[in-house]
Amino acid sequence: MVRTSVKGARTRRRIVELAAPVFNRQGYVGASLRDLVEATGLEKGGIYNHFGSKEQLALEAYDFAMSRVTSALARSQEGATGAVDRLTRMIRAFAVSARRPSIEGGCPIMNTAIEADDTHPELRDRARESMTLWHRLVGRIVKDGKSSGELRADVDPYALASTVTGALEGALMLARLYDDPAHMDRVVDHLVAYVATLRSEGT
Amino acid sequence: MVRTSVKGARTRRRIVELAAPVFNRQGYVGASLRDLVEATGLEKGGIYNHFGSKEQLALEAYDFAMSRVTSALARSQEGATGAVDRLTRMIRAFAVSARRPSIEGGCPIMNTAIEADDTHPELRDRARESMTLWHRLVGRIVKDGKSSGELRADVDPYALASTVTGALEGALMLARLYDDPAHMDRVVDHLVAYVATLRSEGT
DNA sequence: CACAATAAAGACCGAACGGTCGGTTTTTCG
DNA sequence: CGAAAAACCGACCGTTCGGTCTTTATTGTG
Repeated sequence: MVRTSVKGARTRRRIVELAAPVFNRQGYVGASLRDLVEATGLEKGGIYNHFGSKEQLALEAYDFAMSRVTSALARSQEGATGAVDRLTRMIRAFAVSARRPSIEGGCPIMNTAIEADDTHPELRDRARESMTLWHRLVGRIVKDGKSSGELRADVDPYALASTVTGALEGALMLARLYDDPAHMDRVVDHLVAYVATLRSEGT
Repeated sequence: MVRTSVKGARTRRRIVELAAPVFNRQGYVGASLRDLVEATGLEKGGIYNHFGSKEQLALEAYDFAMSRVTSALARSQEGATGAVDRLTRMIRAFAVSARRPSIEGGCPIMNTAIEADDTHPELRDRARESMTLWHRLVGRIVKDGKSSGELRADVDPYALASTVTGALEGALMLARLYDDPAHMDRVVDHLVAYVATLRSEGT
């Protein structure tokens, strides 16, 4: 594989897209090459023509899965008017994944964090980076909201980021564990109400 | 193995206790028989003398790990005075696991929920049952708190259970992902403050 | 259209997997 | 203490693992 043809590039993308839900559902060790062969419709040789190892494919599949989640989160911010509105939209956008997941198998950050934290530093770092991006989004919203005067000056962006992302991830775990999105709905109600309390007096 | 000797029973328990952290760290598929042989100091035959399969051992190891978590939660309730106090103690007790875990590798409920939700119904059911017990504890506290008048009548036990357990599990995931208990501390502050707002006026 | 380059197939590899079993050691108990 | 029972070992089993490589099919290009 020195250069790559049009068809080759297309196949490569298809492999990543079809492997991503398998990894996200079954985990890195739980997804076998057999599973990937079945999911992609290619034989082993066909897959290894495009990827040097299962790990390399897993990493690209993770990035692909995350791009789905991230773009859903980004889309939720379009047309938002202020900090509370932006946070609320973000929360609701993530909550949608309890009913219509961006990628099958739950949140790739959490799945990867839980599987890899003690066992696979490279995957864990990937998950860290994704989560950090999300925390930065919250941080930016808080910063903007404070300088516009919408949010109280004492709102701690780190505390809010940990609280919102932690609660949402935990809620998704519950919703998936019980196969019941009500758990997510309840946590969303709580978070949305809480975020509303962060407004400065009289705005 | 028709009957079982004193030594046999002791060894059996030791296997479960030594296997539990391995399963909790590496997951059910990630923990190989080799890992278990290494952790227990027994050979394969020695292990299979006590357990019919890796799965059976994994299930017992899960139960053992959960008993650690549960008893820590139960101990936190000793000497508690009211609903808010009980909830606060429960939250703080779980938070301790970010620094000094009851069992190595994080919360067995979450680890199992994430790994097994799409792949292993029996393990997933185990996790469901554990989580349900926890939700029942919250429900009981809320019920008692309402009938004593300490808590407002409109406090929804289901909403509170989902919110508290979801947020705590998510926070533990963050703390472990970043190897930084500060994430847990922030969420605990939020939850403790929130729980305090559930009190009836003038109590 | 020819021919070079890339893609895909699938037989094959050694290692590791979960699990079995016959033999040996250790424990138990009359 | 002696015999029966239980515990334990470790060689061995068939299977599957991730990965390689040669061969064949397909594709892009002068």
